Amino acid sequence: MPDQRPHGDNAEARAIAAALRDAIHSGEFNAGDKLPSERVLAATYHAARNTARAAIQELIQEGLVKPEHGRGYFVRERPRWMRFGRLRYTTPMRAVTRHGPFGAEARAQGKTPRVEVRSAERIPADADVAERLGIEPGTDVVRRENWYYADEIPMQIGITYIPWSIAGGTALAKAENLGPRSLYGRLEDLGYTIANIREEITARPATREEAEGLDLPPGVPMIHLWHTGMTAEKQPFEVTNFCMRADYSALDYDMPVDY
Amino acid sequence: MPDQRPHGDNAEARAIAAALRDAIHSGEFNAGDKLPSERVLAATYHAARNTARAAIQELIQEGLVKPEHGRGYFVRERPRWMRFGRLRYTTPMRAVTRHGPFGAEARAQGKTPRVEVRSAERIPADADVAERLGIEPGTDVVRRENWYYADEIPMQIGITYIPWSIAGGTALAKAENLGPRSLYGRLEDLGYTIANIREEITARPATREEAEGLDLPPGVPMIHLWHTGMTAEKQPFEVTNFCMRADYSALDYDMPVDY
DNA sequence: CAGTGGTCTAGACCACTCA
DNA sequence: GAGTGGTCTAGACCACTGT
Repeated sequence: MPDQRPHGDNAEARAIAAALRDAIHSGEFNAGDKLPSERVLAATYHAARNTARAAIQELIQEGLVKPEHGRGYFVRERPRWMRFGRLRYTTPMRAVTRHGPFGAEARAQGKTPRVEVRSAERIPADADVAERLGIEPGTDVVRRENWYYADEIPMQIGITYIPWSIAGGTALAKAENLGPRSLYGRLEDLGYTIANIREEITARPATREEAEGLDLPPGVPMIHLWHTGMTAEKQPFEVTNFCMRADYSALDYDMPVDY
Repeated sequence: MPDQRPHGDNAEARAIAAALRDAIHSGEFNAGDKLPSERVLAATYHAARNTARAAIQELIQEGLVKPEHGRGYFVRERPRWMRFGRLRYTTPMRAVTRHGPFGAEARAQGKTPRVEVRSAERIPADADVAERLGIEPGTDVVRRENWYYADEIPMQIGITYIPWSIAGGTALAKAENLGPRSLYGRLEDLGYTIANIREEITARPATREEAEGLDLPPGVPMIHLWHTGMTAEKQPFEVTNFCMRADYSALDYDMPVDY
């Protein structure tokens, strides 16, 4: 039999996906459990393997399920990660920090933070960074790449840029954890206290590289955030490009309208 | 011939996608142009139709291409929409407003705004709304559904909830455009001046319904935003659930860290 | 009517995992 | 080596669009 059937939008695949979604939400499958294989699903629902596969892809896009090549599909754990947009940079938050704002957030959410400094190098600023730092493109900056984990699950990547005129020769230019004082503590020592921020937010599907690094399937939505740290006089001195998986993350801002 | 070939991650589909992407970016195809059909692409690249299709799906996910059933695939226009997170609610912005914050944003970006009030009804608050408004679930609220267009392109959907105790019997409870004074003007008349806001942001793939309403393919990332409007005393009086396509939209916040 | 996207079937080979 | 996901081929019928 070649195909046919009542038809309708993706009806077969959607039905299978819905059944699986229900089974997961009802507790029939718990976090970490293995789902039936594509071939088994196809047989169960009298569908082609392609159709069963399409159904599972839907769940993957929603971040519910994670494929493991050669092993099977597994139900994901879904720790919601909350990023406190303004709060994380406030004075009291900075005071208690050990891993910086991320560490404070993690503790507030009962999770164990770990920050990995992947690299720190001196490079010329590209247009995106230069514009936000208010410097000429090509001017030297320190580029620090950090990976952030909560309970050992990769939550976000942050790439910080600081003008070399500020960070050059300091610990900020070295690829090591900055310890108790963190990035913002160090900057404060240098006379740059964060008093205003600007955050620009977009979202788009994960690239292949992000997917591999953060251990998630390609196509899952990612949140991108350009953070600019500024002094009370609104002089920018630090820019960070954050990248986090959307299905795990939420951003939370509270702020006055006029100030 | 059944299949085989060098293999590699999606190599065939990715190659076709890359070729098309280049052709679009190089100007070989311009906004509005029709791409070669799936069947033509398959023949051109000596691939199966499924594979050509997978390639195009990739471009659709990126928001580069739009399918039209029975007609073909067309290159999208990509107007970037900027949402000014805090600025849009400031006093000066409210003063010049005709279509509310959205109208001000649109004019700032050289676009023509249009707001469509889809409905206004009295309903009991669900948990999400009640929590943010600081009321008991089940308490009556006005639900206003607005659709926002810029140059006639649907940009976002906003569903506003206001306690019935505030909006009952006023123009806010009627399904009509609120005119020059807009929502926030009316609320100010009632003694509720927006002075603080909270915004919670997430992103996830578009549902089927959103996709249809906003004229986009399912699976494209969407930005979701819970906005809460509060008085100077931080009493919440209005909650709006915004939903916008991520490939068109960016959010821009600037704020003081301590206040 | 021919052409296009949307969906589905059936079956192949590859790479990976695990007993 | 059996089983699983990952990718691809080949070809079918549907619904929609245009001529």
